[in-house]
Amino acid sequence: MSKSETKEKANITLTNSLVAEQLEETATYLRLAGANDFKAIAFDRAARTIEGLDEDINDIIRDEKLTDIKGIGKSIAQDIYKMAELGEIPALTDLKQQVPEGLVNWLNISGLGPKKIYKIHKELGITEIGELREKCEDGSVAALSGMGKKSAEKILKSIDWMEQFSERCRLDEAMAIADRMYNALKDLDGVQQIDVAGSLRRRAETIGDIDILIAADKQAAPKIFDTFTNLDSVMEVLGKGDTKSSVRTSEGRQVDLRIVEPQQFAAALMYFTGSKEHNVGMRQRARDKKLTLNEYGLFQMDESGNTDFDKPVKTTTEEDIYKELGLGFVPPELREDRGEFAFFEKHSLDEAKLLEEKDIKGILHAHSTWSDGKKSILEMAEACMERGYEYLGITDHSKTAAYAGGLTIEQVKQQWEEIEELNKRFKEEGKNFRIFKGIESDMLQDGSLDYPEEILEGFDFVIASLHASLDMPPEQMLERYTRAIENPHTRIVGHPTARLLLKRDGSKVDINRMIELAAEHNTAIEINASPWRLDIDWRYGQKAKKEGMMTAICPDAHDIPGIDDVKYGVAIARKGWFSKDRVINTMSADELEKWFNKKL
DNA sequence: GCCGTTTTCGGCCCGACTGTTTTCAGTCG
Repeated sequence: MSKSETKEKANITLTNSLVAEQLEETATYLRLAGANDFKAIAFDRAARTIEGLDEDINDIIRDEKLTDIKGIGKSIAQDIYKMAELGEIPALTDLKQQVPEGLVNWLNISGLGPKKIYKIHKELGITEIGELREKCEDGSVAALSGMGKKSAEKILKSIDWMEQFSERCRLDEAMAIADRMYNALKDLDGVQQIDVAGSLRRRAETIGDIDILIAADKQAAPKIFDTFTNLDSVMEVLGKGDTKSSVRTSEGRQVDLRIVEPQQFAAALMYFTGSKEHNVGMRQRARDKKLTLNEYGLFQMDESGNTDFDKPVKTTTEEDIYKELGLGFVPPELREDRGEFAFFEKHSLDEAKLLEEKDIKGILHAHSTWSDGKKSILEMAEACMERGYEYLGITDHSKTAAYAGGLTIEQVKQQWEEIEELNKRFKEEGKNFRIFKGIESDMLQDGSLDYPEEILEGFDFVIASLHASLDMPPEQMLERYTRAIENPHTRIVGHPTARLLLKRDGSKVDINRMIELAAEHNTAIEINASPWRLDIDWRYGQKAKKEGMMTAICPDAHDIPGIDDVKYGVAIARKGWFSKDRVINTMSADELEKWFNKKL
């Protein structure tokens, strides 16, 4: 029996992310089971590779080409073939028998890693966080060898924090905290350079810890650390050393400050920006070139493989380090080990033509008081003009979205009149500004749009968005999307999964297929720039690039400050490798009008 | 578990900090 027949028989739909999820889960359970850590790392690496592929895993399975992929050997390939048959990796099924599920949650407790978790579980026979709390309180944990009173206290404190705050926060929340810290530190005596690093510099959609890096002479460091740990918003000092201090802010976020010597700043900034996977790749490249890279610099290795840490290769900027390792400058957003090494070996940053904020010529996807927005169309238009934009695509909610004041047919017609009058007025006043008549139409259950044909025709463009019936089975959801994308009036697909970060998972639908459909019909899938959404996810960027899919950076603004969310959308677009020419609101108003009329 | 124009075995990125330890393991990033 061939592999594809087996698959049909089992009738299991695999996706790349589903396979990646199980591989990652396997890695986690392996660690908890006390397996060789390198084995767990191999599973992690395989997971990341599969998730980042722009080929469909089902095609690779059918062609039996899994082992052609770097990082997938015989064993993991077998695991994936078995998964296609059975729905789960057998090794994972076995591990779950061996390791209680409750222990996985313990990994979120800071200070507890797999080794200690396994030890506590084994010796005290507990699996739930509630039990762990009890055993910390009654002294059982402190009595274990290798543990002590402080360990138990640390665990208790961490459980408390966990219950009070979520582990991660949105990009906008993290930026606000980082800006505040940055401003409090930047002018202190001895601070020569300062930068925010970590996942925030990489513009991840959610942030765990905030990292700040300072270049200063050794003797200046203690005073800077003192100021840092005594800031008003600091609730708790988690640690304080010669080079690093950590605090918890009133928002419940951990902020790490590191101080390095000025000549180490470039290497340290790169190191603390990560990602971990990118750093591993960089270190590997360094080793291949008989160099050692760490957070203090780039060093030459001698014949026997020893490194003289007193003699760094001179590098004053991150660019220098990339250059020494044969790479063009990799912007922080792209440092995720998702193809940046292959690209920047051959190309410069200019050649990537990544989207920049200044490229955005107009605002698409904004609401007004006609539906659930806070400002009139004119007020929104004026705010856009002040910011130098050339157009505004007003997209209030459609009639089915009654909860959000969706427009009746009569109201749509009235709104059109208002927009036409405003456009006329702008022209008379000599303003180079235009309002597009748009609508954020609900994508109904069957994928049809929310108005009859003669009304849809009257809009300059239609955004089709998912607002209700979010939990349809994936196959049905794909049909719904297919119909919406094939509709000649749909020019933009709004927030494709309707996720709310850290609050609600998005709908389950085959995004890869959706991207193919959108590209085929010259329809854009937006990057919803609201920091609550940032949807479509940047991880689909390589697939979108391969298919030539267009996007729009859409702030989904309900008020004037919301317009400025464009900056988050641009960051995510860069992270997803979107070049300027694949973003429709980099076009002029006239060009965009032509594009709106060019449905395929 | 993966990988190899030095290798099919022996590596696998590296250092700070913490707590529990008489020299180090575990965690974290």
